[in-house]
Amino acid sequence: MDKLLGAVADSTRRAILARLAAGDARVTEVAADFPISLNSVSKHVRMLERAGLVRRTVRGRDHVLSLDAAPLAEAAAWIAHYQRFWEDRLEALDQFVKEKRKQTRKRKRK
Amino acid sequence: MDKLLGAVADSTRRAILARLAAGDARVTEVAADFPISLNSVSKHVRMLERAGLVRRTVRGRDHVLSLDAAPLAEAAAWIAHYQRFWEDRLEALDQFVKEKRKQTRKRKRK
DNA sequence: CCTATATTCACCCCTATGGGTGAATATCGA
DNA sequence: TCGATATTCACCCATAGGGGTGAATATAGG
Repeated sequence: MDKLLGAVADSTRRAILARLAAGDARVTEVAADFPISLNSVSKHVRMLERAGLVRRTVRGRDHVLSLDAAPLAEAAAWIAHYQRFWEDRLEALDQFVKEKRKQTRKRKRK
Repeated sequence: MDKLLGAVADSTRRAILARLAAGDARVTEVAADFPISLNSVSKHVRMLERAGLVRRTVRGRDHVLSLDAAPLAEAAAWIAHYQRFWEDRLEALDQFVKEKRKQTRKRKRK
């Protein structure tokens, strides 16, 4: 999972994923959209491959890249866990505030 | 967002978040659960702070840390986008297979 | 066969990270 | 006031990333 999140932590790589979400493309085509060198793009692609987010189909000279967002499900599950934790806390705060209001009303009635 | 995902990309930091999800704790208390030095934990905590995932309340000598999972909502939204893309693709594949079956049946009828 | 094109490989440089140690700082508590 | 405790600060070291360039490799296509 470290590799997955690490791959996604870089904005250039996220942009590459966005590019591939629009359709499969060769390394050169992807590189054309970025101000960095072709070699740098190649490295980023390799990291995305290691993270399982990009698949490569070699067709002669051309390496066609395609997006595979499935591995992100793991990260999504992890995040959902913490979001749930946070929602529980907000829920608890909400209960606390309601309880507080009740007590205040009681005090005023005295 | 780079900082957010980068912070979460490290397993030690994810473990620290898990520890804080169980309840607020001081730096020393968190460090007790890990084989690394107190100083290293302190650095990890600083990165989690920069990512907005951990808040610190200084009470005298003690720095009490608490989890704030709210920033993860941003990451969740990003991931959801790509998951949706992938589901769309699977949907398209499903349609393709169904269409294929229909054609096969037609051919058999000839 | 020969040249142009597509990619990677092998380096270089710089910065950030993850780990450590020891000293400085600040507060607690007697 | 003074020792003990909690944290950070200032370094050191090694590794990984992100950027670059130039050479090597492999295939397309005349």
